[in-house]
Amino acid sequence: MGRNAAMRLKDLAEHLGLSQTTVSRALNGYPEVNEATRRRVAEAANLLGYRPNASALRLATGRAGAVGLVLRGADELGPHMSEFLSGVGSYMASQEIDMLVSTVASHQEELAAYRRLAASQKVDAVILHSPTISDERAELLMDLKIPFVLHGRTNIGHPVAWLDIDNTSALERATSHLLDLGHRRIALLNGVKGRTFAQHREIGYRAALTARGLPVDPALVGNSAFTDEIAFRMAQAMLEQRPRPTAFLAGSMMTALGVFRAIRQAGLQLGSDVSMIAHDDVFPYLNADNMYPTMSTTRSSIRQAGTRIAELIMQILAGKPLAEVHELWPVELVLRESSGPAPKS
Amino acid sequence: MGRNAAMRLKDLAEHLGLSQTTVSRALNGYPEVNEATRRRVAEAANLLGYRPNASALRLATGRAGAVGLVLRGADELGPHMSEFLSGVGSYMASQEIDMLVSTVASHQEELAAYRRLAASQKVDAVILHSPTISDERAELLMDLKIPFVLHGRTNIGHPVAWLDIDNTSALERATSHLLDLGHRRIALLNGVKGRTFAQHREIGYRAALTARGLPVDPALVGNSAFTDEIAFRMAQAMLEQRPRPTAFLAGSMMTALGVFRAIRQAGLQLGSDVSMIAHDDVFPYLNADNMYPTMSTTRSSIRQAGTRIAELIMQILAGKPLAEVHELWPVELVLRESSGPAPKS
DNA sequence: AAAGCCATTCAAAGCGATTTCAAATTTTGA
DNA sequence: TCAAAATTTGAAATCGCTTTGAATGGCTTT
Repeated sequence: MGRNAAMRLKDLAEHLGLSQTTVSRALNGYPEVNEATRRRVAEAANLLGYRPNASALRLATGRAGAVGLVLRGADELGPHMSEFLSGVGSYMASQEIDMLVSTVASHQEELAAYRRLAASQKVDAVILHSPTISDERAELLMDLKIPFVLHGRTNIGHPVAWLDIDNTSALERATSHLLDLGHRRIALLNGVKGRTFAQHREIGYRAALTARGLPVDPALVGNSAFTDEIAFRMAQAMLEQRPRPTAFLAGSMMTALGVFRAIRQAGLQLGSDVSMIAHDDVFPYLNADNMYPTMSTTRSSIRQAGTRIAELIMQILAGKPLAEVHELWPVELVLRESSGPAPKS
Repeated sequence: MGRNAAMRLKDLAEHLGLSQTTVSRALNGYPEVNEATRRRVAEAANLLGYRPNASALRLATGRAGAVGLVLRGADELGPHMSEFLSGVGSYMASQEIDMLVSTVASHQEELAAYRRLAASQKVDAVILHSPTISDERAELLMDLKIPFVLHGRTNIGHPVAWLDIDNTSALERATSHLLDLGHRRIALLNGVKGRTFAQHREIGYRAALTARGLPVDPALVGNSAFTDEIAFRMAQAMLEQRPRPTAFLAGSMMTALGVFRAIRQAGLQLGSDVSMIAHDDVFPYLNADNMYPTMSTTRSSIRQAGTRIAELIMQILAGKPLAEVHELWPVELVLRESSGPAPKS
């Protein structure tokens, strides 16, 4: 009948015949409390299911015990993000840190959301995702003095903590491999223009081509979100060119599915008529090894990146200098059936 | 150099030469404050970017201003959940309610997570997902007196607020349609056993078969998580049976991709040799209309469900009786190319 | 036996908001 | 014109925790 009355520190203290001070200290591991008392307190707390009221604790300590993730609408909360989230979450749970997830519709809303987070002190830090080359959100967060770790890289005046995968090298190697196989017209289905990772990938792609004195054909480079539908359309259009591309570099597994469909629809065979290497963020429900034909990939677990970023967040909250928090992860190139020698023309 | 010192109510009050009381009232729309003062306060607050400290506000009001979502590891934080989340988020953002997302690895951990949420009063309500037929988590939440809305249905002693889609009718119609087309061996790739939605789907499937006096072949019913790999394996095994199934009911679009691969690998044509109707939760990056061949589906937007559930949460927090918060959404049957007449044998 | 030390414990002052109750001012009514 | 009522403001209590500074009591030490 009554309200939801959770047990308070005061109740627990009274129950034990101790002061709140002592009980609080006992539970928080302060040294100046008698071992016997500490055990008694811990036992009672455990038995009665006492947990400090989160708001009170936060107010008293000034720590929010949460990290923020602001996601831009439909484009960002896709399968990539959910894998990433799940990686972040698995570590945060072990640290008793909450994840505060908000969704916004536009860039402006996103900036506003960060201002709100800062002003209302809801989070101790945030994770910034898919940065642009010179990311305004990163600048804002610096101004707001709210610590953050970047998933990706950006170029702003200040040092910034980040973790990224080596997209440039991944694409350089993938492209070189296709060139080794004799391919000369290699299409790149890249991410949205303006994102750092897309730029890095293009750099790697170009580097491999120019290293052999080959030109870059802009008609073979597409930029878009990673959905199978858009990829299907782009690949379809590219396959109508003559000479047609003999290989595709797909930005994600979703993209790869679209390209695959376009190839099949054009009556071509993946792995012989046309080759493909896709970037694989390692989704548990979409396995490159189990495709038909199996898919060659540049692989890096986005979930692991999430977990590691969570760890980095804790490090910078513990005071580690931002300039020391940089990680560039290598990307594995896994060759399977979808990448074969270029067809003789 | 100093700490992150956000503006406090006290600062704002001093700045205005008013008491905290008046400023607080002005900002919260209490009637007993002079209109002129209210404007002055609102203006200053806006200008200085004042927002109440969330922890203090929560402590004072007893409201957490957040809803919780506990997700079980890899299986639950898939593409379905991220769409759903994004739907919930879009409404919650408009209400200034946070989403507290935590991930857990096991059922036990999940129960523990709810206990923690309750004891530490971090959320005003939670959203419960993918319930089992008699869901222990729902029982626990009732005990803990933490309000919740169920996405799906369950059978426990108490009335429960829920929103679900009409899985039974969806599968009955899909199955009937395939029967009308002459199919007699129809495989069902269903969700994990024990989940209510999977049971409902099986009921619909069986109803359609028995309505025509046809038996249910257990070898044609599979239960599993919705990943393309598992679906591929199951479909592959089923296609080896003689007589082989001529139609598949796929539980999700991921499942459909796996089945599709199995069909192709068996040298068969989707839409002529084998038919398929898949359940489509409407992912923006995986469109049934853009598949090749286009995919017949039972369709219901999981994102919209999320948004609506967020609204329902607000309603029950506003005091609406649980027994009045039930919604059963119809499911659209969209016929496209993947479902054709049964092949003549 | 007095003084000094430890080891423990506690009372009370924050943290930053809301809200109760009282005070000050203005307006109204007779 | 003066009391009463209405309007507007403010001081202080409260929410549940942490943490500072002081108090208690038992043991050494001289």
